[in-house]
Amino acid sequence: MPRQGLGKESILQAAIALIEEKGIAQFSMGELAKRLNVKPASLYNHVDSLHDLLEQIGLAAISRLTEAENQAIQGKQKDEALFSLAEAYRFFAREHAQLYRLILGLSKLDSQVLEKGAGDIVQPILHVLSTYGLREHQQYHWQRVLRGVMVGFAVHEHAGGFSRFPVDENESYRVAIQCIAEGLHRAGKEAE
Amino acid sequence: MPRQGLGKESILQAAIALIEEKGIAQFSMGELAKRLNVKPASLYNHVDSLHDLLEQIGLAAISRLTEAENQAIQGKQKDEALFSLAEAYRFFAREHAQLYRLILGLSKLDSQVLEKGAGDIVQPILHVLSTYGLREHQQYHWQRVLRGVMVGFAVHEHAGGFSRFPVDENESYRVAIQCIAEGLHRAGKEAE
DNA sequence: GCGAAAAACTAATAGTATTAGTTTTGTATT
DNA sequence: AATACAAAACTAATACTATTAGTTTTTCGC
Repeated sequence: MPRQGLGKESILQAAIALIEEKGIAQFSMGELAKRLNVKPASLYNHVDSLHDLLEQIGLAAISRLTEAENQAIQGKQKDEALFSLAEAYRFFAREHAQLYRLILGLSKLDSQVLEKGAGDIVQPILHVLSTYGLREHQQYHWQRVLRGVMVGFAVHEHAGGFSRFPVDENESYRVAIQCIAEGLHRAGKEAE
Repeated sequence: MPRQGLGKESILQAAIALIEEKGIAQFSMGELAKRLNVKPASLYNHVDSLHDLLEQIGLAAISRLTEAENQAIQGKQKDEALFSLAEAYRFFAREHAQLYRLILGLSKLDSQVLEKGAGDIVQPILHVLSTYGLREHQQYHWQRVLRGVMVGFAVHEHAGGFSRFPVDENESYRVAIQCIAEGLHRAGKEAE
């Protein structure tokens, strides 16, 4: 086995750290190379392209997000699980704003690799919804509703577009999730 | 008055047309200059920077969006207005995908100019909610809830992340808005 | 027709990702 | 321990970005 260099994994870790520190806007192959004490061109021995690298980082970020979600709902059911999931999602989007941005931006980079990520994201949501006893197609609809609300709030908080009114954002989020909870109860009853 | 050239307005219009045709990813000062039969540097006689230009385009896009919304809710009340507004929002996000992308991305470009845009966006939403007879702070909360859902769905449809389940996306959206409608009725009764 | 003001230009800088071709270097084998 | 190989890292180049400074061209008002 010939010489052992950077390695895909160490590059990925360095890239994630760099993005979380300096922000996605400052990220570049040059900056990454600088941090790894290497010339930019050398990175191409381990990575196909920036596009490819961002995709991998995005997948890693999705993995962290879904892990947090799964942990949040462990052993919980219905409303308790629902609020816990929603809280975990929002917390991640806030605490890892740069990684979350990257996840959002990921969509435009096509790729089949993301198919896996998309599946992972949906899983904890479906798990929570499964405790409400909905019919299958209802479960799919409500999965979109819940995901829509969580994404919508996250996007807006990133944009700072929620700060213009004198009411607490946490409370707004609670209202939203409570609204969904009641919708889920109704749908659950109809399915009986 | 000396020689009359491109002018801010014609540049803006050309930029919007170019973005809608070729997509925001292909947009650059060079491409814009090419379309205007001018060298890139010449654009700087009329525009401060790409950043500045994108901001102006974003404001124009917001203006078109809110115009569509206001038209959609004209003469309507409560649920009828609510569904009509939601439909108009989604329609715009779909039909002007590139411009909508730009609006979403606008947030990261700070600027005070956007304050106006943010106000415009909120206005039709508040107008619809005002027909439900909520208390003021409730109205602010529900404004965020509704906006969150609309943004969330739009973002997801852009990402193509909704297509993985065999249920109609239009119906999912209807479920979401209906959920909010019922929440609004409850909140309206509590306020009586 | 003339002067001035602004538009459009040329040329340059600094940044981006990326590729081809060369050199270095670590490791595994003899 | 010396060597050969393979991959890592390098240098140098290309082709894009946005942007600025300085120069030339144009055209409007007089």
